[in-house]
Amino acid sequence: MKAFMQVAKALADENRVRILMSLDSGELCVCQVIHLLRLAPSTVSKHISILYQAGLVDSRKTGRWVHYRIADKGAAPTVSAAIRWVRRCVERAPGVAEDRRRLKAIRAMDLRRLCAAYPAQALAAPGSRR
Amino acid sequence: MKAFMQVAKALADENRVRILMSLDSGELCVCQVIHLLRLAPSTVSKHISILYQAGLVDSRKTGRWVHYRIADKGAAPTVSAAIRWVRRCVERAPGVAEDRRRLKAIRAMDLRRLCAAYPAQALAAPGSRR
DNA sequence: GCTATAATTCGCCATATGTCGAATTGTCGT
DNA sequence: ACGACAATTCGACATATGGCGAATTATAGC
Repeated sequence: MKAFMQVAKALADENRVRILMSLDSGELCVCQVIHLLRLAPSTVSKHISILYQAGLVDSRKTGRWVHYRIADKGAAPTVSAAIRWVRRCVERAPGVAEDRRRLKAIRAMDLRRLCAAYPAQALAAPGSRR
Repeated sequence: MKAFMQVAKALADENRVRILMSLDSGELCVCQVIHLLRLAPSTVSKHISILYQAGLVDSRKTGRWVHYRIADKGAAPTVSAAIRWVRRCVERAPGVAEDRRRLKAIRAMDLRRLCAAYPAQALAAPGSRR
């Protein structure tokens, strides 16, 4: 029950769901997620940490970069069932499609240039909200 | 996405999950839930309202009593998938089993006597917390 | 080693959430 | 019609949560 509640609470924030769905198309570096969500690095790190604590994502560290991926295989049944549920529910949502589109561009960019653009707001489109 | 987040947030509270699982064994009157959770009537009403807004429960009014049941059949895919997920994850949790046990006794009681015992604390076991 | 830098942790703030008691609403029995 | 009563709504409060910037940690490259 405790583990389930941890997963449920992790999914109860839209930005965390966006992160999870973004990882569905392959692993991402933290700085890529930062540019996707256009939030402060500390905020994104916190969100990912919550997903990680819940067991929803795994991590892989290479040098200064930390790559996160969805905890699809080998995860607890609670977790993999949750991921399937989220995926089926939101994969067709307009916001998720938009993220997927922007993610394509972000993946194409060089990691070094991406990270150098902190804080994230600097890269936000001129007319973007927030 | 909005609907999904509403469901996810509704599931992000342990008391609401307990309510949902309790309804899994059949519909319940609000006063029965109050005695199960040992929370104030207004609090329980709020929780149920959140579950209702998310589409996770349906209601049936008979006189002064309002009975709630799990929104199993005819619910949106997001909702029924969520219910299946919750059910599979927590049906074996000790706390849920305990609730099921106590629920048996509560169901056996007369509704009139049950409701007369407000506030709920009056019926709380002597050594109970809160 | 020293500097640069990706990520995390920490401290703070604003808002959201869970809880309660009091007041309100709607229905039943007299 | 009127009082009793189940449920809900309202108002207030304490805590939890999401957000940021500053400080910290860990690694790469000189």
